[in-house]
Amino acid sequence: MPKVVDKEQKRIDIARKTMPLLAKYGFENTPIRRITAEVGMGKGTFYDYFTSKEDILNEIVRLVFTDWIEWVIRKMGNIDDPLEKLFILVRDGSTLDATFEQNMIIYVDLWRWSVSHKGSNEFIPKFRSYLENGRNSVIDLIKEAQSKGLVKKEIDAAAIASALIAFIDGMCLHSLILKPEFDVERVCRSLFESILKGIRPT
Amino acid sequence: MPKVVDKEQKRIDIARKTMPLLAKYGFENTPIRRITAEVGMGKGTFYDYFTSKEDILNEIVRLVFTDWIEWVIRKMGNIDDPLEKLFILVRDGSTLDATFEQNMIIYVDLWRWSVSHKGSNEFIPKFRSYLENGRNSVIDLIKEAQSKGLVKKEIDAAAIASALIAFIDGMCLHSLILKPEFDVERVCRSLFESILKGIRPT
Amino acid sequence: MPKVVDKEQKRIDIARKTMPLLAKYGFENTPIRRITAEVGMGKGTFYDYFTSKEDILNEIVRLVFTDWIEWVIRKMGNIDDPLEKLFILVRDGSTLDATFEQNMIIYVDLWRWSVSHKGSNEFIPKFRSYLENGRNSVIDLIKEAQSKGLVKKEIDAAAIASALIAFIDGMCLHSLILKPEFDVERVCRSLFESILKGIRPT
Amino acid sequence: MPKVVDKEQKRIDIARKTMPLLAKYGFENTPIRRITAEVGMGKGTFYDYFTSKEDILNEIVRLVFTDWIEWVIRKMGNIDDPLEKLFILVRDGSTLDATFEQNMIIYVDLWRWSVSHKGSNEFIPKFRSYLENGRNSVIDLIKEAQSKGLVKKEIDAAAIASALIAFIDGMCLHSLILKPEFDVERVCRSLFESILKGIRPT
DNA sequence: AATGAATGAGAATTCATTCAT
DNA sequence: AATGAATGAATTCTCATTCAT
Repeated sequence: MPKVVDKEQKRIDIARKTMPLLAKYGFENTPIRRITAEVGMGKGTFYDYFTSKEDILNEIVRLVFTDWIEWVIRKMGNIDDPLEKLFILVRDGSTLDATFEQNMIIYVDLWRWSVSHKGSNEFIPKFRSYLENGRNSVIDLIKEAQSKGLVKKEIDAAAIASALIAFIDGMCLHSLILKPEFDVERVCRSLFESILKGIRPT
Repeated sequence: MPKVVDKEQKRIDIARKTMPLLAKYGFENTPIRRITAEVGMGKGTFYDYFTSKEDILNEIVRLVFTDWIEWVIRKMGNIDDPLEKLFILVRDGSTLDATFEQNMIIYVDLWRWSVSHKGSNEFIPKFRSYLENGRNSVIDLIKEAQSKGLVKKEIDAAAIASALIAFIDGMCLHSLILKPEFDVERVCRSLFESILKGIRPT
Repeated sequence: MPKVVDKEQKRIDIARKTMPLLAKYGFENTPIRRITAEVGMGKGTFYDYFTSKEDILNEIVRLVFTDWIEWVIRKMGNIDDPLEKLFILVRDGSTLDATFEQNMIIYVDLWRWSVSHKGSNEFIPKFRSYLENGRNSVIDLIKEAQSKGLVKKEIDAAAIASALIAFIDGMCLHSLILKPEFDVERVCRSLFESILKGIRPT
Repeated sequence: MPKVVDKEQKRIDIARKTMPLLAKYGFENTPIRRITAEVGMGKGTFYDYFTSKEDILNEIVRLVFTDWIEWVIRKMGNIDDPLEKLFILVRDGSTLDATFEQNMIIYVDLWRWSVSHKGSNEFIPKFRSYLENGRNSVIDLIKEAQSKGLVKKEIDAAAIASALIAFIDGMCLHSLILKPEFDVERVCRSLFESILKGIRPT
């Protein structure tokens, strides 16, 4: 079924080229016309690949998540120490490069959009599972650290994982408002050190 | 003589009645017509109180901030211990009651909207100063704790303050997605204890 | 009936203050609000003096005509020679001072407005009678010149009068477009001399 | 492939069908809805051919001028004598047939509109150049007559040309008000003869 | 008599979507 | 499969007019 593969690939291409527009103007302020102009195709053709304007969000949500996972793998692939991994995750996860910033804005855009359509949309569950996956990875890291004796056994790994994930998202949010005066590195390092010295066995 | 109307008070009344709509549908998806229907007035009357649709956001941003400050004062008014104050702030600041949840959604809505209109809007500076004020209050609390010997002198109060503020906002964001399964109390307590034991003098 | 006199005077005051607005923005683009703001009274009060927005035009048409007549009398009051009077009329009638320019624009505005409402308005007859009066005065001047032997008996005074009146209005129209490069004096003088002496070689 | 449409041709078609509406109601009183209803198309389609309501005026101004030029060429194409040409121009240029009357009203409408928007619109220059072109043609005719010995050398051709053009516009204006009682032919003939021979007794 | 608060019809414009080609 | 012409519902905003005070 080569045709089907082509269709799916083109869906992705279109979505990928749409993402900067979404970050710049927001979903509601990005007319189909602008998307198809950006892609270089006719307005009507959009509907050969997506059932509606909304449909493209399914592809984009997937890409945002894919980018994030790929990013995590790239960042932490060749590090062994679980605590170092954790720190890299917190620090770099809070530091917005161009793509990351774009995706963060899209993420909030989708989030906002989803909250409005509560009950009748499929994105909230996706967000939930994305957060869940991220949280589980962090839990694993903490537990690994615990099993290696780097972190106290009685620490509530799940709760700390949630806290770190929340912290990262909060940092990203604030970075976009406060940037570039916001010293992300310093804040992350301070928090991490404070936490570290508390959860380390004495 | 015509009916005497307190214009500023009516601006506030309209804005207050508009806030639930903004939380439910988002600013871009709330037509003037819906606002005026909610308030119970004619469509044209809106423009006797606001210069444009956008203008109502000035009032609403102010209300969101005012609500928050009032809420903080109410929560922490009769507590003395700075560390307890801090914990209350983090925990209750992360716990969404009905009004707080509504305001949080509006806040994210405006945040998203402002990021898109970067360069030509007046809300980002307001957000910035709001974050700044919050951060300064937290810094004061930490320094008070330091001067009382409850927290190590060498702790970077400013950085930790930023971290806590970011954490709170991240928690609110996640609460909206994960609620009601999300155990905010447990996460906050775990984080706080971890940090406490780290920043406490040994 | 002193009250009635007051009302009429205030109608005139309002109309007089409205005229610059009409010249600047046009009748259709001058909201009642702008008129009453200019006059310094409440919006509703307008309707105590005029039955509708349109009603103020009756007053204004009258003022435009009154101004014109007064202007003619002032210009030609102390001149005796009918041909000189005629020349003064043509030249100065084609030369727009500030008030005259304003009234000319209003005149065209009303003219345009009247043409649109053909059949259901009372202004066209007023314009007609105004033109008729002007034309009659010019006819009288030409006939006076004829009786004094300054102009050939066989000249069609009525037709020439119409021509001069039309010429004056055309000049005003063009002045507004071409001004200030348009040398009104030179054009009027050339035409007048040509009419007097003829342009054919003798 | 979608229906192929000659966009420029359709712009002209729409503009041509809009002209009677403009003559009847004026530009400001002709909603897009009335235009599209007249043309027989959907309201939104208008904006596929014009960037704004104002944009259609560009097409219409062009048509008004084009009509006029075509009309002049038709009238004077096969006449040789420059003075006869001039007389035809003055007389027929002052005589309104249906199309001409319509265009004249539109011309005044746009004139009024342009005067109000002075400084921010592109029509005044167009009017200027149109008048300039007309004037230059008349100057050429007068000079031709001079070189053929039909008109005195010392006559100021440029000034007389301006005068005739102004006269024509003034006549059109008055025709619209006075018609049908207005004997345009008689007025033009009288003026023209007077100019030729002079009105002073010899 | 004077006011300005309130109204809603109506304006220009945008845009997701359909469909003939 | 691809296109863009066509549509009309929906949006923001204006304004003449009314009317309670």
